[in-house]
Amino acid sequence: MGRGRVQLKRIENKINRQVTFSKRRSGLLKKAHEISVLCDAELALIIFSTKGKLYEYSTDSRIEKILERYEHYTYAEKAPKSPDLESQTNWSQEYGKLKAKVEILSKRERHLMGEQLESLNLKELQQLEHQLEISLKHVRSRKSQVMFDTVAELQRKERGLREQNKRLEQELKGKQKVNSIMQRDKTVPSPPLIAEPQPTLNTVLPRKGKWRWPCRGSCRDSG
Amino acid sequence: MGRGRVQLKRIENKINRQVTFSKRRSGLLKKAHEISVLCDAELALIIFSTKGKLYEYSTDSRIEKILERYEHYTYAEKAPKSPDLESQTNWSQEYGKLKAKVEILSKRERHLMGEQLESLNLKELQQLEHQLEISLKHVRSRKSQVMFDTVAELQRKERGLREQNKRLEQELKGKQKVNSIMQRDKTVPSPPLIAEPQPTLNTVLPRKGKWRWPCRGSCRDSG
DNA sequence: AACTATTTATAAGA
DNA sequence: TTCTTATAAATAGTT
Repeated sequence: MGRGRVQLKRIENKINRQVTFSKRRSGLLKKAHEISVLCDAELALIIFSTKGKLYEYSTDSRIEKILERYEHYTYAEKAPKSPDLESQTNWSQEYGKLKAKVEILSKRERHLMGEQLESLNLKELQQLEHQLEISLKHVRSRKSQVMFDTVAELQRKERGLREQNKRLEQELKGKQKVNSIMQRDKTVPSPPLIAEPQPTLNTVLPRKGKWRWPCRGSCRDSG
Repeated sequence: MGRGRVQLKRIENKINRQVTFSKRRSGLLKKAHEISVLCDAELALIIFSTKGKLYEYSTDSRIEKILERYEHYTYAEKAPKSPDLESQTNWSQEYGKLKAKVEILSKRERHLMGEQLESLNLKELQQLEHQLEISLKHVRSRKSQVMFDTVAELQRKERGLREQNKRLEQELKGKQKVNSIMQRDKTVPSPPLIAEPQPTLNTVLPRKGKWRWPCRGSCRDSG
């Protein structure tokens, strides 16, 4: 129907397809309605466009009723289908639950970030403040612990390196003695490989006497 | 279409209705198929005749797939999703994504609650501390605002009640005068209903001179 | 089920 | 998107 015969194949032109979809969709919905009224039939029509948009028609106010009837009908005919459908429904429920959980968690996070506080009353604000104070205390305590561990580890490493240096120095001294004996005044003795036990990691370590635990116990907040 | 215009109402003649149903049904199924092919749409059509017989059309080999997609769609608050033909795989993927999101949100919440900090390094701890300080600042600011509003509202109420009290007092005084004139020394005059304009809401209002903004500016934290 | 006069749907164009 | 219009398609009533 229209100005030209139409081939039953996908319309490649995107605009054209979109227009045709819009027109035929309304035509289809109209005809669905007509048959339901004229012939007293019950029907459900679900259409997804290419883009994924949903259009639907249903005799009943709740399309689900017809879908249920359909499932019931097919269940009566084909028993093996049922468990599959049920598990799918379950899945959909699970998805919904999860979605709700995400909502709650997101809201909670925003509150803990100090955002969207308009919805909270005084008592809730008080509780939130208290929670944040506790959090801050724990975080600072943990931070101190981490720094302490880091420092201890570095000090341990430093000790190890110093000892190693000492050993190497001793070893060298011994070698130099042998050398000087073997080569006498034929060569100038080379300088020691490590002249002094250099204090390692000086830039990372705090200077003696100036190290303070960051904010342990009572610190001022930024407010 | 046909030899006469048709009214959109149930066809009373049973035979006629049956025939029309048969014709229009095939027409509807044909059109459903056409739009699906021409416009690359996905659709499901379910028809129950008056007698309860089922006819169906579906783009997919399994009509359930489309019904699932429908359920998923309506559950997901009608948010148009990208077109995914493999609705089952898609669903499982979506579920997985959501699950991952829940994981991240949960972890984040625990951190903001000052828990499970073991997994954070020094820099992350520093950032978290900073965030918590900001949160605390916002929460305290908001709390102050709420308290301020509450106090202002209560003071407004108090003023209103005081004025009302005054008016009532005046009114009573007038009445008592009339009474005492009319009844002379026959009765003892009753005491005034409201002797003094009592300061209302005393327990809720802060005492003068002792009210302080809670923790505005710089407060010590609880650590 | 087939036919056919008409109505209806719609493709193309604006 | 909407409207117009020529034309294809659907179908009501008939055979």
